[in-house]
This record gives sequence, structure tokens and C-alpha cells, in this order.
Amino acid sequence: MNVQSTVNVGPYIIMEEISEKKRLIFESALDLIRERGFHGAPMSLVAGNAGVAAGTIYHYFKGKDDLIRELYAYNRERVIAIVDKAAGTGATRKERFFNIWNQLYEFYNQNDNVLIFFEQFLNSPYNADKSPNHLRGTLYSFFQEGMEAGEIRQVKPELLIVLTFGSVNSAAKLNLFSQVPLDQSDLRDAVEILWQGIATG
Amino acid sequence: MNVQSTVNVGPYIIMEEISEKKRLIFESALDLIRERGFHGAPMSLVAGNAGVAAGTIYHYFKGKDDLIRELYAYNRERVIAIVDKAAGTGATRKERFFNIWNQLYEFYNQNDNVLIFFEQFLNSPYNADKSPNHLRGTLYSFFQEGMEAGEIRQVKPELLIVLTFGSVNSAAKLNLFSQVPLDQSDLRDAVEILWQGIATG
Amino acid sequence: MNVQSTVNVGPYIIMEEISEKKRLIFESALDLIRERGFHGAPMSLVAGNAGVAAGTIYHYFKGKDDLIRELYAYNRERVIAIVDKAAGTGATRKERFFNIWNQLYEFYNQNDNVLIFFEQFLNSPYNADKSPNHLRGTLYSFFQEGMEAGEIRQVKPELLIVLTFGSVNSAAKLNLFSQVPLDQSDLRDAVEILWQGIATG
Amino acid sequence: MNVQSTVNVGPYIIMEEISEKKRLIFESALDLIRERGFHGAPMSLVAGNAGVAAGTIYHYFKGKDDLIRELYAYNRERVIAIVDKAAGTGATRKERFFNIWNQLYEFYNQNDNVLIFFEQFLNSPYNADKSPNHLRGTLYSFFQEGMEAGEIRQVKPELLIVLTFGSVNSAAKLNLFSQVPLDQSDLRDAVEILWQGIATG
DNA sequence: GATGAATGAGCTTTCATTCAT
DNA sequence: AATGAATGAAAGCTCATTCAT
Repeated sequence: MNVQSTVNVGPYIIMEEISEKKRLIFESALDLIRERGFHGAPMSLVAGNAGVAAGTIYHYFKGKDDLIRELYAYNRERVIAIVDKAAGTGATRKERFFNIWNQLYEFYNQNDNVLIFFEQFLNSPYNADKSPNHLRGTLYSFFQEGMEAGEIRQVKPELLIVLTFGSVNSAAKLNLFSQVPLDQSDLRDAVEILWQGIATG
Repeated sequence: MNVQSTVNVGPYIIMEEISEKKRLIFESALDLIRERGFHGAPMSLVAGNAGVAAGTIYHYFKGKDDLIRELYAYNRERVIAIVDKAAGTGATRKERFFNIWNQLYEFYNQNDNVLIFFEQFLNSPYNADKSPNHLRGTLYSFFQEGMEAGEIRQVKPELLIVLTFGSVNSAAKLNLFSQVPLDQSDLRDAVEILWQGIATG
Repeated sequence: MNVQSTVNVGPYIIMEEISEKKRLIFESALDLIRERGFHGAPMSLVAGNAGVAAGTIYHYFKGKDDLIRELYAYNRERVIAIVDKAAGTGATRKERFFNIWNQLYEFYNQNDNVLIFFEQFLNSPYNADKSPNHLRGTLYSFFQEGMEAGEIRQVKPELLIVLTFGSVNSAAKLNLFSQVPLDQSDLRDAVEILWQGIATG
Repeated sequence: MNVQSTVNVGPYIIMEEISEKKRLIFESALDLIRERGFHGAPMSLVAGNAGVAAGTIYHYFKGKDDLIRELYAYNRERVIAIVDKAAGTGATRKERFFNIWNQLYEFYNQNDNVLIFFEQFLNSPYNADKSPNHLRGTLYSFFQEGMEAGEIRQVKPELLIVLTFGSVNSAAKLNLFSQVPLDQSDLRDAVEILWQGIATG
């Protein structure tokens, strides 16, 4: 099955497999965009680095726009899966929050091409309305329930969501791209700053 | 004196004047990039919307790269000027922090073309090393002095800087581009969350 | 017996059978070319609309050129068959001429895809020398004999042939593609105009 | 003035001048299409044979479609001008008809690229409705007045128009592209056949 | 015979840049 | 300084054709 999407299999949401060719094209595009931006990722190069002919991409995607958008949807699912999994691990809400933050950080840190791609995509005309994403879903419930339990400050959940993603992104970019690498202690600082701000008392 | 740069005049950092034509070109480029991305801002359109001929741009800029980079430098100065000014207003450190955050938010909220441009630029190949910016300067001293005074948590100042900018950006984008507009109360929440996280006791 | 050609079987010229697949491919190509021109009839679409795979066409034709040329040859035979049949029906030469003209008109009127295809083909590089067709054969003899019998004006038979086909085509295209539909009376006008011009006395 | 169109200057309809570059591009396209068809006339070749760069064409035409359509409109005007001029020369209606037919024949005979282009264009998807052209205008009035004067058979004028053009085209193509060249006597035959058919008495 | 994924040459078109005016 | 016609490299994409299955 080539269409990237999700299916419900028992209690878990899993990503359907994507064809090997599609994965190669995704990987190639992701790396090129990270390295050279949308403009520096012509279809010919995406194809070349993926080891396929230029025309082959058009069997899997309607065009460059479609490729970019599917690339985003695919990686968005990866991030959602990380949040979903981390949100289920930990005894306390605080522990679960720390797990979410740390797992996201770890993911971006090891997949800086996704991090860069996301930021390029979200602020580009490909993402027509430039709306932030992930505003619904697990994280929304996580914060809402925390507020109901009196553990989280009464704030619009969407605000908490974007502050969380913003915090992870800022830390990851600082570590990856500046002369200021972050060690474990710095990361604890970063997540504690956020938690202390959003937790009650 | 067309080259955009900064000079120290007594205690103030001021921006040198830029020619009217340059300003028109900047404005045109900023709007086009916001609306259509780098890819949708060809020099001919930048020129057209600025009311000049295509060739004219090349009297002011070496090429498109140069234009983009100068556009960034110019707006970076605007942001620095806002931080510098806000950092000097307020009785307490907390007040000054709130002013900085709010002034930045206000600026991005009223200049979403700058916000979008920044995010596109910083993650693009134009910004070769993708290094976050603003890591030195007024904000650095602001946090450092706060730590020395025991009012700010002992954390790498660069981390505090990116978290601050990240927080402002996240809030501004949420307000501008989502279906979740932020009112004054939400904004107070946002800045308080951050301050509570970085302030001691 | 897939190769399309003609054989003489007794007094009749008959078309050899063509395979069902070939017929489907011909029909598909004819309709696509009529609707979208050569340029809008890619092999993949021809195959798709014929209900076969792209590769299958290459079992029946050497390539697109070959397909087009065979398509022409096939329909040329259909037209020749119509002329041949009509030329044998009618008591007088005039009656037979009217039958030829009317049968041709009827054929084109009911097969506008053939009409359009012919005009596209004959003026295209597929028909390298752009030579008009049907210059020999039944119609040639028909006119020659008419001249010998003193019933037809002494003119180069080829001229009479192209004027006849031109007259039928012009009328059919007027009826099919303009806002000026032709009724039975108009058709009689058309053929009478031609006959009055070529008949003696 | 670059836009090809017509203006009324006193009693004459004249064609506005078109720019030299445009004329070169038209000429190049016409020759290539004649020689190789639409498919064999890529923009790069059209440009090359016109002595301009590929991009230059796009200063004068929106795209290939636009070029083709303007090419048609331009040559259509040339043909209309010929008819208009010839229709005004000659003492009798018959003389004028002969002049129209002969001038048209002469034009196509000397501009076979126009003849071939017309036939390709009219039957192609460029001419979306495939409607025959020239159905109104000078020729329409010519036949209508002839009928009112009792000199021309009572027939739908549009039918007479397409028969006239069809007759000229058939003769020109026979002469140009077959092994049957037409001499002056043949041409007189051709036009007399038509006139005898459409004239009364 | 039949398939359709894969190929890659070649198409139309865009656009940063130049330069004669 | 200012113009904008002209350039031509390079982009996205199509499609006739092949070939492993």
C-alpha cells in the first residue's frame, strides 16, 4: 500500500508502511531541503540522490507541491507518534511532561533535517494558512486534564502547546546550530523552566 | 550613505538612513516573501511592486542574495532596537522583562511579514550556519546581570535568550495564524509562564 | 492475421479482420485525437481508454508513428469501401455521383472523429509529402469514363477528385462544427452545385 | 505598437504594424509547423530560427498557445485583406468572384506554410470549437447581394463560403503537394466549375 | 501475450542578471 | 541613476518506450 496514512489496529495508531521508493524519495528531499532549502532541491536532484529517475517521482507524487506536502504529513505523523507514546509513559503528570519534552528534543536533535524542514514548511506558502499544527490531539487532552486536576495553570491549551513546541525547537536549534552546545544539565534547565511556568503552585 | 549599517552615536545605537528607493524595495520584498515565499518573490515582481525597473534593484544590491541578506540585517536592527529600548524601561527587572516580551510581541503582531521572513530566512540556506541570532547584546547582559543579582535562575544566558524569542514567536504565530486569537489576559499568561520559569523563588 | 491490409476476393475488395484489441486501440486513439489532437493523445491515455496496459500497444504497433499510420490506413480503407460501394449504385452517372457524395457526407457526419483525424493527419509530418490521397482508384475511373462518355467536363480527373472530397468535407465541417446546421435541402444544394459545375451541358 | 489588430483608417481596414521581433517569431513558427507540425516546433527551435533567445518569446507571447493563436489571427487578417481587396476589383460579379478565387489561390500557392498551418490549426484543439472561419464578412455580403440580384443560386451563404474556400484549398494542395501540377488552364477549370455551380442560368 | 513501474530525453516556462539606451 | 528588452541556464514536468515479472 503506497498511500501514507494511519490505520487503527487495536488500541494503537500506527503508520502504514510506505513503499521503499517513496521512503528513499522522502529521505532525499528532506536532506536536500535541509541543506539547500526548497529552492536548492530541484526534482532532478531529489531523484538523483534517491537513486531513481526524475520521472519516477511522478509515479508517486503529483508534483513537487504534492511531494512536499506528503513529506510534511509523513513527518508530522512521526512527531505525533512520539508525543503519543511519551504521553503514556511516567507515573506523574510532571514525569510525563518531561518525557514528552525530552523525547521530542531527542527526535529533533537526531533528525535536524526534519526540524529545519518543519520550520521552512510551516512558514512557506506550501502551508497556505501558516497555522501552527498539533493544536489538537494528545497534548491538548494532556493539558486539559492537568488543568482539571488542578496541576496545570488555567491557560488556553493551545497556548501551552505552542509554548511547549517552541521551547523544544528553540533548545534543539541552539544545540544543533550555535556554538553553545547543551548538555544534560542544560536540557533539564530548559524543561524545568517551562514546567515551573505552567505547573500550579 | 546607502549601505545599511549601525553607528555608535553617544549612548544610542541608531540605524543609518536608507534611501527611499531601498526602503520601497525592502517593503516590496518583505510583503512578497510573506505572501508567496522566497520562491514566489522574483526580482521582477519585487521591482514591480516597489515601483522601479528590474535593473534598478541592481544599483542598490549586488543580487538577490545580497538583497535578502540586507533585508534581514535591516530588520534585525529594528528588533534589536526594540529590545534595547524596552530593556531600559521599567523599575524592576521583572517589569523590564515584561516590557521586552510585550514590545517584541507587539512588533511581530503588527509586522507579520517580518515574523514570517525571519523564520524563512533563519532556516534557509541564506543563513548558512542556521545559527540562532541575537545571542549576544542587550538581552545577554540583561539575563547575566539578573543572575548576578540572584533574580534569575542560573542558566546559560543563550538558552534564556532563545526561550524568550521562541516564546514570543510562538504566541505571535498562534495569534496571527490560528483560529485561536490571544487577548490581553492570554498574553499575560504567556509572559508570566516564562518569567515564573526563569525567575528565582 | 493482425496486419491490416486489403485482399482481393472475387469481385469485392474486403478489409481483413483486425483483432479486437487493435480495434479498441484504434477507437481510443481516434477519439482522443479528435478531442485533444495528436499532442493530447499520449500512449498511456490511448492505452487506458482502450482498456489495455501501455506496454500492450507495443505488441500490436511498433510505436506511436506506426499506430497513427495504421490508423490512417485503416480508415482510408473504410472511405474507399464507401466510395466503391456507392459508385456501383444508381442508374445514371449523375445518380451514382449523388450517391457517392451523399454516402461520404453521411459517413463523415457520423464519424467526425475520422474527419478530424484525416485533416490532422494529412497536414501533419506523419504524412510526409502531404500529398492528397484517393487520387487513384474508383473515383478516377468514374470521372474518366464520364469524360469519355461526354457527360463530364474535360478536366484533370485528379482535380475533380480533390474538388469532390473538398466539397464533402466542407459541407460536413460546416454542419458539424458551426452554428449553421445543414438540412436535406442544403445538402442537395451542395451536391448539385458541384455536379452542375462538372457535368457537361 | 505591438498588439496585432486592425484599425479603421478612412475607408480602409489596415493591419497595424507588428514589431520586427514578433514578425521573425511568426515566420519561424510558421515554417517549423509547416515542416514538422506543432509537435516538431518546440519553443527553443522557434526561438533559434527566429534568431532570438528562448526567453524572448515570452516577452511577446504568454506561452505557446498564445503564440499559435496570435499566429492564426495574424494570418487570418492577411487572408481577409486579400478577399476584401479582390472583392472590390472587377466589372461583373463573375469577374470579382474569379478574382477572389485566383487571389486566394495565388496567396496559398506562394505561402504554403500558411495553408498547412491553417489546416492544422483549424482541426486542432487550439481551435476549440473547430468552427470554420470567415463565415461572415465580405464574402457573405458578396454572395447575399448576388442572390438578391438573381445572379447567384439561392443557397445558404455560409455554404457558398465554405465551398469556395474548400475549392481553393483543394486546388492549392493538389498543385503544391501532389505529382499533378496545375497550369493556368486547370485553374480556370477549377474556378469555372465552382462558378457554373453557384451562378444562376 | 499482458502488465505497468521505471526510464530519461526533451518539452514549456521562469527568472536572476546584463547592458544599450 | 534608471530603464526594461533580452538572455540562457535551469526549473518542473510529460510521455514514448522498455523490460522484468
